[in-house]
Amino acid sequence: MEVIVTCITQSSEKRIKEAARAIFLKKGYAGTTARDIAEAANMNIALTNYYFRSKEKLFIEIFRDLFNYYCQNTLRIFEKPVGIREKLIELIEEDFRVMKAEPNLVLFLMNEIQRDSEQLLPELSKFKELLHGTLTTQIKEEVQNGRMRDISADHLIPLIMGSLQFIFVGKKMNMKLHNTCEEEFNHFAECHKNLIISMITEYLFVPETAS
Amino acid sequence: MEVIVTCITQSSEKRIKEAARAIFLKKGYAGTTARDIAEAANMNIALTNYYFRSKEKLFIEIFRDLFNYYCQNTLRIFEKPVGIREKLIELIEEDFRVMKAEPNLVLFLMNEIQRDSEQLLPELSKFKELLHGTLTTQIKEEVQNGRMRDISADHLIPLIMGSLQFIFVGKKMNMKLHNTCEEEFNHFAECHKNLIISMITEYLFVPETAS
DNA sequence: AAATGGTTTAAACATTTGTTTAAAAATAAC
DNA sequence: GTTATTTTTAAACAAATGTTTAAACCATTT
Repeated sequence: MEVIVTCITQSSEKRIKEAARAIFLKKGYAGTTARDIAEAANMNIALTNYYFRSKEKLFIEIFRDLFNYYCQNTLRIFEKPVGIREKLIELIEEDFRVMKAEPNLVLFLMNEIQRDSEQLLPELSKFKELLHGTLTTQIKEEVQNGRMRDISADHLIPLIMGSLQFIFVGKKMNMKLHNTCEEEFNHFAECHKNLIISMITEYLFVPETAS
Repeated sequence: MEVIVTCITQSSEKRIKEAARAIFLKKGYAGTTARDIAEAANMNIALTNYYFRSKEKLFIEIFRDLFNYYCQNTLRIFEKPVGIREKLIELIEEDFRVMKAEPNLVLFLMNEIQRDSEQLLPELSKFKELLHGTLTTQIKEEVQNGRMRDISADHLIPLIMGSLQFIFVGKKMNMKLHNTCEEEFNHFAECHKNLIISMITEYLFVPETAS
């Protein structure tokens, strides 16, 4: 009996959460009203507070979900047992897939972190130590053995992520500027991704073969 | 970017506008209340509407100022009569100066454009034609004459701007992650800027001398 | 059929929001 | 010095905000 009840409740709860996620991603915390969420979920205004107690608690839950999803997805590739060149390319390709599926994600995350980092990023120590895991060691090794240009992970990671993600941070701007539709933008972004792969690898592995 | 100076002797209109600019840059349009602005400017709540008619009109005025300042500053360098290599470096250096003085600028602009691009970017045609001016021609020439790797201005510009600006878009995130203070962040950003200059020039001008 | 307990609803709640008003104060013009 | 004009003020306004209430609803159990 508990199972059935839980299923029914999760249905409404989940609908609200998913509607809220879509709107928060688009409009941010301050730009979203409780009635926006209720309307998008096609539910009564009181249900948000019934299930999540407050708009803020719902937001924090959604933010954490998105932030953890993105971090874990990235760290998973950091830890993969593959060569550095292959890993960096995979990092870019995976990041591109995520950005394509959720173009507002990075702008949303950066904006909310800037607004209230104390509340939203209370504990990064676990993430920090994972960051200094396999990939960082791998880079140090490659640099030491002269197979890669001298660079630290602290600079390489934002260099890679930044150049790719920025295209999506400025998506609206880019589309307005070049008068492009969604499809044309995706083509542009794909070209840009390939350019970044080319630039990063050729810069980092300059003495290597151009295979 | 002019440093915000709250001078007692300044006119009320200007004091309100400067206070509003600082708060809008920090909290965005939706996150800023009329009372926030009045309090920061140390003025009566009614004066914002007395001088600017509405919060929205004040915001649009400030947004346009910031957007035009940034664009014109960038385009000024686009048009400079110097070699391509020198010009790209100067572009990065100048962008870095602006970002350092106003770290929230790009996150603010991108966010508000994403929120309401129709209202905020009604007319980009003038900017568009300027964009296809000296720099674009210059790049085409260099590419054609084999002095530069094959790349279009449409990709090169966001590649350069993006990788640099992203550091500031993610400033809070970066500072939280590495437990750094303002000063340490500025040092990190400066290193990153130099890395970008190195990467961009070495990638673009690979067959040339490293002078 | 009555009772139980979780779910949903319409309505209301107190605040906060952007904005306006009308009078006071300060400044300028005569 | 008196009158006009502009600037500033405290107070109020309606609308929007997040949240709560209390009753209705509905499936399940007794």
